[in-house]
Amino acid sequence: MTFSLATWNINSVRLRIGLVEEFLNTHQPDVLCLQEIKCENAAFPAKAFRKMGYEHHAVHGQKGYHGVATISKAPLREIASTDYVSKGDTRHVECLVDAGAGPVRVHNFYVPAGGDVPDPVKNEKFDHKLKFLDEMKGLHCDHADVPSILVGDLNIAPLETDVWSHKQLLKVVSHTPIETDGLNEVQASGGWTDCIRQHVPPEEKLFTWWSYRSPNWNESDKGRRLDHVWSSPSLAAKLSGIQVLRDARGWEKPSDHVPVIATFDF
DNA sequence: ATGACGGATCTAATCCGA
Repeated sequence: MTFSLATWNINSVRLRIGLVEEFLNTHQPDVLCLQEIKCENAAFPAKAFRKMGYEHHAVHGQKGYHGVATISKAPLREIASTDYVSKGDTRHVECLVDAGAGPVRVHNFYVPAGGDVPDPVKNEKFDHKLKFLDEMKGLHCDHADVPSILVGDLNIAPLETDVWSHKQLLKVVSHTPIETDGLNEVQASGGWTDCIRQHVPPEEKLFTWWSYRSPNWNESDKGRRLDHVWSSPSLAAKLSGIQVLRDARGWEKPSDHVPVIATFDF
């Protein structure tokens, strides 16, 4: 029995529904977690997903910005969203799905980017990001005795090998010590295992995002690993594979993030 | 300096991303 789950910051689900269809038809994950859908719930292309066999949706969107959606072949239960930092942003949705060997809770996150200046006093967006991380520390991987998976665009590259140049990015938002320490605390306090780094050695450079402003993204390869798959240790023990679809960055009209697929064997 | 782009929105210029 296998269970696969993908996470992808799609940067407008309506604009890129064609790419999503191509991805789902090729890889057929059981669950897909999207971030930055950039539309209200009513504008979510639910019909297109149903047509592909993904009939169950947990959508939490807003007009123009942010927005997350978890779609699934199997039914979803206990759908809920938490308004971290109480700003009314749509940055989290959770649900329960039967993974074949019992229920699994899936948390889908879009953590604030944090703006340009890595100083919470001078930059309100950075302050917001740090507060968001603080509130995530309350999330435990075995809440209510159900094992969990936490995925999404966490907008932080924690390891030195998660960025193209550790030295040059130490003062750049997404890789500053206050952010990487904060993310590590979220992970440790919740008991989460980093599934991607369990599968790909931490010594190896690995990215999931390349800026639109880099024309030769593939050759210059100035990427960052901003997208993450975490799980309860009990689930991580069943992890059989991680795929980072780097090629997706080269598709026509791509997102600046690529999909990551985690496969579990039960 | 990486930023040389790209998305959504009250279709034109502005905000936002990271």
